[in-house]
Amino acid sequence: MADLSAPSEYSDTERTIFDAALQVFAREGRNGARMQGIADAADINKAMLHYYFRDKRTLYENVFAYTVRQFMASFDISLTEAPTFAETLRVFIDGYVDFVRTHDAAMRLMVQENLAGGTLLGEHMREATKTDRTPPSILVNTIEDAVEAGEIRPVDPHHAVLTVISTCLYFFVARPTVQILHPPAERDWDAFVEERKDHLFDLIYRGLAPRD
Amino acid sequence: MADLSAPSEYSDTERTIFDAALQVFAREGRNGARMQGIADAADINKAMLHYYFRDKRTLYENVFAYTVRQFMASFDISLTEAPTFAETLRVFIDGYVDFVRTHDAAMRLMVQENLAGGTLLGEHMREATKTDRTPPSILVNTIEDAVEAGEIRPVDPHHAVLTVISTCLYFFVARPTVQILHPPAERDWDAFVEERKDHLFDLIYRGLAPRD
DNA sequence: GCCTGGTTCAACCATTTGGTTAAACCATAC
DNA sequence: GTATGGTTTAACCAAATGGTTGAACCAGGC
Repeated sequence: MADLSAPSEYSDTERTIFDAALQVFAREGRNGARMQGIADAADINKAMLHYYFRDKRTLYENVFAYTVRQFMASFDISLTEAPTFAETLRVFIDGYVDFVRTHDAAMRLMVQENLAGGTLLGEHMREATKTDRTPPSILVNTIEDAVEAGEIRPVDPHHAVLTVISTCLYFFVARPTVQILHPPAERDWDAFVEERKDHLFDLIYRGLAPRD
Repeated sequence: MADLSAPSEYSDTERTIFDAALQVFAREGRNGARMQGIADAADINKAMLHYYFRDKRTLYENVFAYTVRQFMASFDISLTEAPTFAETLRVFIDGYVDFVRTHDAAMRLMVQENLAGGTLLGEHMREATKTDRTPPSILVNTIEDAVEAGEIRPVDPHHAVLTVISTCLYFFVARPTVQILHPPAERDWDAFVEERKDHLFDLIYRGLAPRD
């Protein structure tokens, strides 16, 4: 199992800083984030940031490396091979949406890095693949197998996986917009999230069902 | 029809600045963007930015207001009522994906504002709704009508619309990640986009088909 | 020619920001 | 008690950044 919490050898103070930094970087981006802002979020003196994580770049790289590990491992974590593809998909969607809800900031930071050009993505993803050997290709393989077994119609598994990820992830990224355009999501976000799990399973499972 | 290009009364210089600012804000975010960076992207002296757009905040608000107008109008533009729902959906997906491809930076800026908390979203979206009277609810209505006509099974139209938007939009946002994880998308992005239109129509249309 | 107006630029200024430092704090060991 | 070592803090510094300014530039009108 991948190391999913921030590195466990962290002291309390380091964890506090790490968590605050993740939150601020996810919101403001690599360059938009201010060291003072992170210090405030951690309710700690600014000099502590430099005492524990040399400088801004080092702090960001630590937080981002962790984020990539989260992202890479998220597929593996949510995927439990069940007797039928329908069950596997249902469990995956439920698990993945819950994962994103729980690791909201990390997912938003991944998006930030993508928007910023994704220069750090390559090496860190290769790194995470080596350490955890759980690339998203496991999910792709699951779809491939289901196609071969005739459980679903022939589809490009890469597009199918991308579609699942998009639909489970994007509404968290665009949460402010969703809540403005759809008041029920504003009134009770958690209920909206649960509704969405049902909707996504229904739509995607039917969408993948074999031709009649 | 909505005013989709940057305000037409702009001079050449203003347009150059505006376009450069859109690119940089979309990449770096509201606070991450640097005025010098925008000036460089526009190949223009930094003082010009202040000559034409008072200060950073004003520049951002102008660019962002335009972006919201784009986003709000995008649904209307891509939606052409066709004889059957299948055709309407096909045309919408094709049109919307093309729209996002063309207005890539504007869409990424929308995401940036969402990540940053979306404080500006509310007023600007209300503003855009007044001016253009083309909120995304038109799309919601289209789905509702198709449900009532029995062309598709009963689904929550808000979730259905969100699913369509997510799948058409997110892979542009996460393009660097997609290209790392799926080399064909790196080798020929445009071909990948075309593939994706087909995949999305197939999956979503089957997913919405009436129960047998 | 030479005004006149908008436009462009290099140099400059004030504030913010990332980062440093030296002293203070506070456990624990002796 | 006090020496020791890691931890925390306020004050400080240098560079980056947003923003200003006064002069130069360059049309078009006279």
